Amino acid sequence: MANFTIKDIARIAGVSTTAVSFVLNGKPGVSEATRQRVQEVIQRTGFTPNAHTRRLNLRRSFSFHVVLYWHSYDLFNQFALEIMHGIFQSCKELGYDVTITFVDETMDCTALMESVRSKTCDGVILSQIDDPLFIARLQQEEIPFVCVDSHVKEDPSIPIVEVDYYQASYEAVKHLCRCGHKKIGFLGPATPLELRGATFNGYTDALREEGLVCDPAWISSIDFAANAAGKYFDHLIETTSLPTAFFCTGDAFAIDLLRSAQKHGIQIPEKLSVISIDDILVSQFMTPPLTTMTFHKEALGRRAVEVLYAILTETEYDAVTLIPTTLCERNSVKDLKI
Amino acid sequence: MANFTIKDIARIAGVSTTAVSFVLNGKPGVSEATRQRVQEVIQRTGFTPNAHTRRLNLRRSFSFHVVLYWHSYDLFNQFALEIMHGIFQSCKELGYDVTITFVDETMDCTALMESVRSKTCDGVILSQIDDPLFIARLQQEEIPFVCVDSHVKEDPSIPIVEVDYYQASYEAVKHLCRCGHKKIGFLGPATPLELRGATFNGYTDALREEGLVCDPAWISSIDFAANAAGKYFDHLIETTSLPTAFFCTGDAFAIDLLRSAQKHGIQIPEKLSVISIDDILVSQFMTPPLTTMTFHKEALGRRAVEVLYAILTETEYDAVTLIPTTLCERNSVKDLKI
DNA sequence: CACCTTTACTAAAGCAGTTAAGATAAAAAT
DNA sequence: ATTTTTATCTTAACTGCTTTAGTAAAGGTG
Repeated sequence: MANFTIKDIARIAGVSTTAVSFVLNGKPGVSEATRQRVQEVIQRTGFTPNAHTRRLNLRRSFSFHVVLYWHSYDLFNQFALEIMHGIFQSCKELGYDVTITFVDETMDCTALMESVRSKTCDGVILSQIDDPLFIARLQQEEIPFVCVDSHVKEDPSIPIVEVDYYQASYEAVKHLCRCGHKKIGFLGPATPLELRGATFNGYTDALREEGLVCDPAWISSIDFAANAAGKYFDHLIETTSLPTAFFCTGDAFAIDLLRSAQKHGIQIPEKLSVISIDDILVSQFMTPPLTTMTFHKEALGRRAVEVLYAILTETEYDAVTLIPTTLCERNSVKDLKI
Repeated sequence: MANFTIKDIARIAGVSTTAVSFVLNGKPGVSEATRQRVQEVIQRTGFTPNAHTRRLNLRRSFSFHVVLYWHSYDLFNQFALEIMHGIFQSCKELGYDVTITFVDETMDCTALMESVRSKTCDGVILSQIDDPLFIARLQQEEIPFVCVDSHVKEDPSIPIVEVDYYQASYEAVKHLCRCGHKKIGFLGPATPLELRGATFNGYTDALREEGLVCDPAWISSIDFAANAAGKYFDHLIETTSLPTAFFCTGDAFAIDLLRSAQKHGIQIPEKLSVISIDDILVSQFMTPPLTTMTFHKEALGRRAVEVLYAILTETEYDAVTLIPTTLCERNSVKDLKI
C-alpha cells in the first residue's frame, strides 16, 4: 500500500500542506469548500498523519508509560491486569497511547529512564512500586508521574492513588468485633512501611475503640514472598495459642494462612476466622470463600490517568486519592454471637 | 533540566552533528580520539537522542503493539498478564517498546488501525483475538502481525502461536482412560470453531483409540460467558445420566462445572472426575484442586515476539508454533482402578 | 614527486509534519 | 473610489536526527 504524506494530499487536493494540516487539526483559516475537498482526498487515500513527526513537532508523545511491578509470587500479581485495563480505558478517552514496562525486585530502571528521557512518554504511572530511590530519580528529572497502589509515603509532592487501607483495615477489624471476636491477630507485611502503617493504624484504632488489646505474638511481619504467611502460621501454632480471628492486609496472605491452618486441621471459620483486603479472583473460589474488603480495581487505574493528565495540563488535583473499600461478606468469618 | 540536542553535543565537543550521530550509532568514520571526546560530552550532559526524530528518520518505531482481548468474565482473563510479561521480556531483549490496547466483544478497532497506520508500531500481536474480519483487515493493510492464543484457522499466511490444544486434549482424555474412565463427556466452546476443532479432535481420537464411544448428550457447546458451563450442568443433571468424567477445554469451564456439580451435591472427584486445560492460578486453590494440562504461559508471549521479529527481519520462521502441555495431576480426577 | 587510496570529517538535504509571517483577493468601511 | 479589514491560502522556517555527497589531509605506491 502506497504511503501517502501530507504533501501528496496537498498536491492531490490542489492546496498547500498548511491547508491540509489545518483541516487535520480542525484549525480555522480554511474555507468550507476547501475543507470538504481535502477531507475527501484524505478519506479516499486513507491517509493517516505520521505520529512521529507530529510528536516531534509538538514535543509531546501523547502516551503514558506504565511501570508494573512483577512479583515472583503469582498471588501478588492478581489485579495488575485490572489496573491496566482501567488505565487503558482512561487513556483511550484522552487519546493517549499506553506503553508498558515490567520491573522486578532488581528494579533495574536504566532502560526505563532512557525511554523517558528520549521523550517516548509524557508521564509515567507506577503500579505497585515502592522504591523511594526510583521515585526520587523521577522527581529529580522532573518527569510527571503518579503512583498507583504503590504504598509510598504521603507527601504532597508525590501524587498517589491508593486503596484506602486505613479505612479498609478499620472496617475489617470492626466487622470481626461485630461478630464477637475479641482476640484478633494482625498479619501484615514487614515492608513497605507505608502500607504497614496504614493497615496497622486501622487495626489498632479499631481495637482501641472496642477496648481490646492484642497479644504481641499475634502481630506479624510477613515478607512479600511465596507462602511467607503460611510459614508464619506453621511457626505460630507450635509456639503459642491462637487468636479467634486474623485480619490480613491482603488476600494473598489470607490464602496462605488459610491453607496452612487447614493443613494443621484447623477449620476455617469454625476454629479461626480470617478477613482481609483486596478481593482477588482466587478469594471467591477458596473453600471457604474469603470475606474481604473489596474495591473497584479499575478505578485505581482510571484515577491514576486522571491525576497524571491533570499534572500535564496544570489543572488542580488532589495529591492523594484514596479508593474506598466495602465489605464483601463470604464465609471465612464466623459470627460468634450466633 | 536542560534539554540537549545533537547540535548542542556537537557544539560542545567541537564536531559536526554527523560525527555525533556516528558515535551514537557506533558507525565507522570517526577517529578514536573524537569518539572518546563525544562520548564524554554525552555522558556529562546526560544526553539521550529524541526517539521521535529517530523513528521518523528510520521509518521504524521499534515498538510492538499488543491487542488484548478483555473478557467480561474474569475467569477468562487469567493468563493475559503472563502472556504480556513474556512479550515484554522478549521485547526488552530486542530493544523494542510495547504498547497495549484492550478490545472487547465490540471489536471496535478503528482507533487501533489508525494508530497502526500512523506508524506507531512495527507490528502487532493479537492475544486471544479470533475475529477473522479483524485479521483480514491487518492482512489487507500489510501490517506484520502474529496471533497468540487466538484460535485462528491454521493458514500458512497467518503466523500463529498457540497452545497445542489437540495434544493437550488427547493427553487429558488418555489420562482419564488410564484412570479407568469409560464414560467421558466433552465440555467445550461452541466458538471459536478452530479451538473446538482441535480440542474435539483430540478428544474423539483418544476415545477411538480406546475403543470408547460417547453419549451425544455428554457433548456440549458452551458460550464464553459467565457460568455458561454451570448452567449447562444444571440442565444436564435434570435431563439425563452423567458420565464418570468430563474433559473441559479450559479451566474456567471446569471451575464452573465443578461448582455447579458441588451445588447439586455431586462430589468431585468421587462421583465425577474433571480434567481440563490451562492451569490458571485459581485451579490450584479450588477444592479439590484441579487436574489440568499445564503449559508455560510466558512462552506464548516470548514466541510471539520471536515470530514477529522474524517477519520484520525477513528471517525464516514457522508459521505455526504449538506450545506443548504437560499433565498437572492434582485432585479432580478419580482413579477408578484403585 | 605526481597519483591514487584511505581516513576523518562536514555541509546540506532529507524525513513528515507544524506554524509564524506574508500575500492575495474579496468584503466592509470610510 | 479608496482605504481598511477580513478570510483564505501559501511560503518558508523549524523540529532533531540520519545520511549522502563532498572535501581536505594523510598515507601508500611506482
